[in-house]
Formats: sequence, structure tokens, C-alpha cells
Amino acid sequence: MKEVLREIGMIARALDSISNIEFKEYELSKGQYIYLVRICETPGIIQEKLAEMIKVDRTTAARAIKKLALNGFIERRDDENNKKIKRLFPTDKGYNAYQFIRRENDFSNKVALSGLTESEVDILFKLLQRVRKNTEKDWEYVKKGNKRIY
Amino acid sequence: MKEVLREIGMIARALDSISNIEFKEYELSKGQYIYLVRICETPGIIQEKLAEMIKVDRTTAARAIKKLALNGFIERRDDENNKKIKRLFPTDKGYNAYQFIRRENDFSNKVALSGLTESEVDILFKLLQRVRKNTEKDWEYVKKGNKRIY
DNA sequence: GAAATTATGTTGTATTTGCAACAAAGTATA
DNA sequence: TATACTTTGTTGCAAATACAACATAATTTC
Repeated sequence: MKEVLREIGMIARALDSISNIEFKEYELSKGQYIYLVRICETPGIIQEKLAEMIKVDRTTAARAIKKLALNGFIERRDDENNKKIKRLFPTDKGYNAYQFIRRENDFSNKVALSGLTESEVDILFKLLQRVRKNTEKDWEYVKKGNKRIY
Repeated sequence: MKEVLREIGMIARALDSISNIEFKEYELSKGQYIYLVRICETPGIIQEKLAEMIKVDRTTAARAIKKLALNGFIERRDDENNKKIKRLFPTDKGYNAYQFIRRENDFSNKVALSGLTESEVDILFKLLQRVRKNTEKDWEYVKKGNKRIY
């Protein structure tokens, strides 16, 4: 059995570790950059959806978002029609930080993909999207308390 | 820019989350399965190398390993020639747990790769290995306190 | 439209994670 | 061989993570 998922785990941990170290000087503590990026790219998103998107526990997302707001990177606005939800938007400060993050992430992408041809990158991306879609189904299933049989 | 790394992050978090939930009933707390697998497959490895392999902080590995030993999944043996290092070996209990973990991981692999042809899996694996090698260089560089310029 | 269910959000608590700082063994250098 | 440097391991501390349990709004079902 090809250990595809093991490779993915190694890559993900290495990159996350690098990013966390590199963003420390911008007051962005561990993990926060991931949320901020998504909020900048999907302004108005609510935290429940954000957690699903990122694939992280609801409560973890809640606290990360609270801290992002506390530190002035984002704003939580009440929705007009739905009293339950709070929509998330970047502040100017958050949007500025997003620019660094993009630069760093783009660089990491470049390093990670160096030596691959454009078409290899394309193939990899498409394959990964399929893997991700397969995986997120099971994640949601298990997260809701269901049991997988194997 | 293709967000290859973002896909990788999502997949890794989802899978890790699933595994952690599924291994809870075997007294394997969060993260531990990764170490145990590697120790079973590389008996005699030392914790410093294990941390490098997994791409996790040295001190995190140290504590995860300590707990694995405390719970009887592994054993730490002194080396004859080198007083500094401790070699790690699975116990019977650890090796048994490894069997579950394999079954679970294989299942996750199968789910994740469902719909991909054998040759697509092969291509994906080879590409990911290259990405991983690229990435681990930078990880080691940054982990040692060096600064990347971008 | 009342009751049951689902969606969204929060807080309490235990555990994991990782940086900083240290210690000691081993290795390289002069 | 003495000194500096590197490797390996540990502990203190602060922060992130996630499960459980709860609260309340929204939606579905009867």
C-alpha cells in the first residue's frame, strides 16, 4: 500500500510549523493565519462554515476567531435576518496581515513545488482535490459521531 | 497560483481528526498513533530522529513518547555505546495497537484514494514525495532558527 | 402552530503543542 | 588534550486544541 497519506501528513506539519514560526513576528499566534486567509477570501463567512472549510473542531475555530477579533484582525458583525449567526470580516489590519501571509504561502508553494513542471503541478492539484473531497465526507461523518466500519 | 498546499492542509487535518477520534477507544490519545507506527516500523529509532521524520517539535515528540512508554505501548532502552540516546521499541501491546492503526490507516487510504486509478495513485505518490522532500529542507532550515527571504 | 430536530455559538476542563532555557554526552577543532 | 560546537534529552510555561455539555435561534415535522 502506497503511503500517500503519510506523505501528506509530513508535508502539512512541516509547512504549518514553518508558517507559525514565520508569522509570530506579526502577532499572529499558532494556527490563526489559516482562519484569517479564509475570512479575507470569503468575507461574511460564519464560524461554523469556516471550521468545516478548514477541517477543525467548531470550538477550536470559535476560540481562534475570538482571538483574531480581540487582536483587531477581524470584525464580527450581526446578521440582519438571522440573530444566531455572526458574519466575519477582515479589518484593515487583518487585510494587511493577509498580504504577508499570501507572500509567505506563495513562497512556500514555490519551494514545495520546485522541480515540478507546470503540468505536474496541475495534475497534482487535481488529484489532491479529489482526495480532499473523498476525505471530507468521512471527516464529517465521523465528526458527527458516526462509526466507520473497516 | 494553484493552492496545492491548502488542499494538503485540509486533507491532513481531516484525516488526523478522524484517526484521533477512532483511536480514542484504544487509550491512544491525540497524536500518539503517528509515533507508534513509526516506532513499530523502525524499531530502535531515537526520539530526535522520530521528531524529524514526523516533522514535529523535539519537545512535543519527547512528551508523546514519554506517554507512550508510560502507557506500556513502547519501551525505551539504553544504548550500549552511547549514554545519551535511548532507543525505542514497541511492546507487545504496542505492536497489537499497531495492527489496528494499520487497518484504520489503510481504510482511510482507500477512502481517500477512491475513484483514482492505480496509475493515478502512483503518480500522486511520486509527486507528493518530491513535494515532501522540497518542504522538509525548508522546515529544517527554519526550525534551526534561520530566516527565509521572500 | 406546537413539538422535535438541527444549526450555531459558548464555556469548562483536560490534554497536547511548542518555544525557551537548560543539562549532559558526544564530536570536532585548535 | 583542552575548548568549542553539536546532538540528544528534559522541564517550565503559555497557548492551542478538542471533547462534553450547555444555550438559544432557526427549521422541520407532525
